[in-house]
Amino acid sequence: MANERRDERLIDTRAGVRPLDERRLAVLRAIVQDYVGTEEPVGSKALVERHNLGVSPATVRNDMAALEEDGFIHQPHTSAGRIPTDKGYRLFVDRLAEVKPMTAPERRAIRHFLEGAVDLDDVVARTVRLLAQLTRQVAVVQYPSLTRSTVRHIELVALAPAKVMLVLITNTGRVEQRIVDCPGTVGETVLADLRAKLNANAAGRRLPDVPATLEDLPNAFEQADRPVVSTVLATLFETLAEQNEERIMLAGTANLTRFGHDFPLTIQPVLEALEEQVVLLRLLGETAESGMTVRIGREIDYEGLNSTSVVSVGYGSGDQSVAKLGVIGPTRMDYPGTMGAVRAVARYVGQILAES
Amino acid sequence: MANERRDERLIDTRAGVRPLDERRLAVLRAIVQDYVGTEEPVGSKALVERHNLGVSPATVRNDMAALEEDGFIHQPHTSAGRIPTDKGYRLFVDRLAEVKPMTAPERRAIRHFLEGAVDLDDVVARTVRLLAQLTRQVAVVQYPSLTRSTVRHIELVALAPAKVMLVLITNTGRVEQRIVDCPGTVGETVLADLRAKLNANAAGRRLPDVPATLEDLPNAFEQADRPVVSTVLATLFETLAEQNEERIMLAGTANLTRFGHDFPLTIQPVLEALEEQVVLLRLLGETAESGMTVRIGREIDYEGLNSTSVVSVGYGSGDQSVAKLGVIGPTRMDYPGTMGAVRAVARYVGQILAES
DNA sequence: ATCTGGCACTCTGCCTTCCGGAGTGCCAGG
DNA sequence: CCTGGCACTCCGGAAGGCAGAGTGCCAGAT
Repeated sequence: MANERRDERLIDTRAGVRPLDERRLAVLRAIVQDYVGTEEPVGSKALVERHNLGVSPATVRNDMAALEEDGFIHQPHTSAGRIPTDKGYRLFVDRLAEVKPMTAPERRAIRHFLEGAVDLDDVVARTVRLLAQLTRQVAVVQYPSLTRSTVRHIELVALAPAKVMLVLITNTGRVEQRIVDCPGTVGETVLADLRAKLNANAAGRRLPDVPATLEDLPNAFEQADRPVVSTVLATLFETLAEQNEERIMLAGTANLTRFGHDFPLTIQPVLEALEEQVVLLRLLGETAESGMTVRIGREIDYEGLNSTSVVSVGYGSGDQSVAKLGVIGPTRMDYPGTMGAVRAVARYVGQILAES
Repeated sequence: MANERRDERLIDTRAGVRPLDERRLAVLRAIVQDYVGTEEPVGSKALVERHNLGVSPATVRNDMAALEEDGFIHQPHTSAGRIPTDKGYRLFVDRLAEVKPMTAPERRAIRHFLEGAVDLDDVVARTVRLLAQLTRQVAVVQYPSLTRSTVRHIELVALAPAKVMLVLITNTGRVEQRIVDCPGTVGETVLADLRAKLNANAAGRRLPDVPATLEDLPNAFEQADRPVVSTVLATLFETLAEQNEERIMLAGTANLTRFGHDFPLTIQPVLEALEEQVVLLRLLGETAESGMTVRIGREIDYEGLNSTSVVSVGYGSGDQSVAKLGVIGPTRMDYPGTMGAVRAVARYVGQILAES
C-alpha cells in the first residue's frame, strides 16, 4: 500500500500539485467518460450511480474539489457539475485511456473498403471518407509526399521543337508533370538518351537523393546539348524540391454540426481553418515521426482550433511514414475510440499502398 | 397606358393569376432587395420609407396582399412583414433584376489574381477561392472535363515486362494515368511504334472522337502483338469514357455560417450535400449550355439544398464551354451581384485557359 | 484518518406571464 | 383608386417563480 502510493507520487510530479491517488484518477476518468457521453456537466451523484466507485457522493465531491484545484476539471457555474479541462483530457489520454482496438468485423470492413480503390486519388478519397465515418468527425489525409517517395519513372515527351513535357512518377503512384521551355531545339535522339540516363540513375532512389546523382549528367552529353539537358534537370530538381505541392483531402465537415450547442461561434473558425491548406498541413506536419500524436485544445497553436482536438499519425508503405492523416474533433471526443480508428486506418492504408 | 397594360398581361400569363401592374412589381422588387439586405421580414411602412414608391403604406399593403395571394411573397406569422417566396425570387430574377457588372478595379483584381496561376490545379484552386470571396458564398468549380478537351499527347511507359503505364495529356493541361496489365511481354519497339501511331491518329482530336479513329489500329500490327495493342487501347478508351472522373473543387464553406439564424438544421444538410461529389456534379451538370442558370430553392431537385439557390454557368477556353462553375447560397441572396461575379469569373477563367 | 449522511445554500433552466411594438386587414372618406 | 384611421394579432423580450441538481461543509461513524 505504502509502496503503491510512492509510485504514484513519482509519476505525478508533473501532472499536479498534490499526489493523485488511484481513486481520484478513477474519478477523473469517470468524469471524462460521462461528459463525453452526455455532453453535460457531470455531478457527484450521477457519477457514483453510473460507475461503481465504491464510495459515496460526498467522498467523490472531495476528490472533485481537489481535481478542480489542480486544474483538471472545472465548474461552469457554482452548483453545476464538472467538465474536464484541456489539462484533464491530457492526463486522461496520457495515463487513463487505452487505445480501443477495432473489432474484427470493423477491421475487415476497413480492409475491404480500401481494397476497392483503383488509383492513388481513390485510395486517399476512400481513406478520408472512411475515417470521417468511423470517427464521426472531420478527417484529414495528406497525399503521400514527394519527399519520402522514390522515383519509379521519369518520362520526357517532345511537345514542340523547343518544348518538352517532363513527367515524374513515384512509387506511391503520384504523377507530377511540368512543361519545360528549352533554350533551343531538342533532337529526338538526345531526348531518348537523356530519358534513358535519367531513369538509369534515378529510378528507385528517394526523391531528395536524386539531384546528387544527376549533378554531373550534362557532362555526359555533347557540348551543344548541355544547355538543354541542364534546363530539363533544373526543372526536375525544382519539381522534386517543391514541398508546397503537398496536397490534402478532407471529409466529414458535416460532422461539425454535432460540435456543440453554441453554434455559429464554434463552427465558423473551424470551417475557416479547414479551408486553409496551409493550416492543415502545419497541423499534420506537427505529428510525431512515430506513434500517434494527440493535441488538445489550447495545445494547438492555431487560434481557430483552440476548442478542438487533433489526433494524427503517420502512415506509409513500409516501416517509414510517407504522409500523415488524422481527425479533428471537439476536445470532448471519444479519445480511445478515435485513436483506435485512426491507428487502424493508417495501418491499412499503409498496407494497401505497399501492395500497389 | 392601355397598351402597356396589355403588354404586361401577356408577359405575366405564366407568372401569376392576375395581371401585375408596374407598381406591384416595384413593390416586389423592393421587398426582395430589403429582405436580402436586412434578413428580416419587411413591412409596408418600412418599404415606403426606404424606397420612394410615391404611395402610402396602406396602398402598398393592398399590393402586398395581392402579391401574397399570387404566391410571390409570404407572411411568416400574422402581423409580421413579408418574405419573398421561391416564386417571388424567380420573378425577381427573370424580370426585375439586372446582372450587376463588376467594376473596373474588381475586374482588374480578378484578372490579376488568376494570372498568377502556375498550372491547371492552381487555376481551378484560385478560381474557386476567388469566387467564394467575391460572392461570400460557397463556390464550386468543375475541372475542365475530359469530354470536351482534345488530346495533346499520349505516352506509354514500360514499367515491367508486362506492365505499361498509359498517360493521357489533354489540351487543358489535365493528366490522366492508368496502369495496363498486358497479356504478355511488350517489346520496346512495339511500344514505340504504338506510341507513335497513337499520337499520329489521336493528337488534336476531341476525346470522344478518338475511339473511332483508332478502331482499326490493331490490324496495323503483327498478329502476335495484337492482344497487347488491344489491351492498351481498351484501357485508353475506358479512360476517355470515364465521365465519373470529373473532379470538383470547393471553397467558402465557412460562409455557410451566415446562412440563417436557425443553425444546425439549415447547415447540416448543405454540408452533407457538399461532401457528395455526385450531387455537386449533377448540380453543375444541369446548367444550361449557354447563359447563366439560376435555380432557386425547391427548383433544385435535391432535398438537402431546398433552401438554397444555385447560380451556375459554363466556362471554356474558346467559345465552347468545357466545364461549369457556380456558387451555392441561401435563397435570400444578392442575385444581381452574385450573377455578376459568377459571369465575370467564368469569363476570365476562360481567357486564362485559352492563353495557356 | 478517512469516509459518510445530512443539511443549507446556490445557481441554472424552464415555464408562465406580461407588456410594447410592429404589422396587418378593413373600412369609410377624399 | 388611393389614403388615413382603427382595431386586432402576434412575436419577442423582460420579469418572476419554481423545481431540480449540485455543491460545500460539518459532525458522526468506522
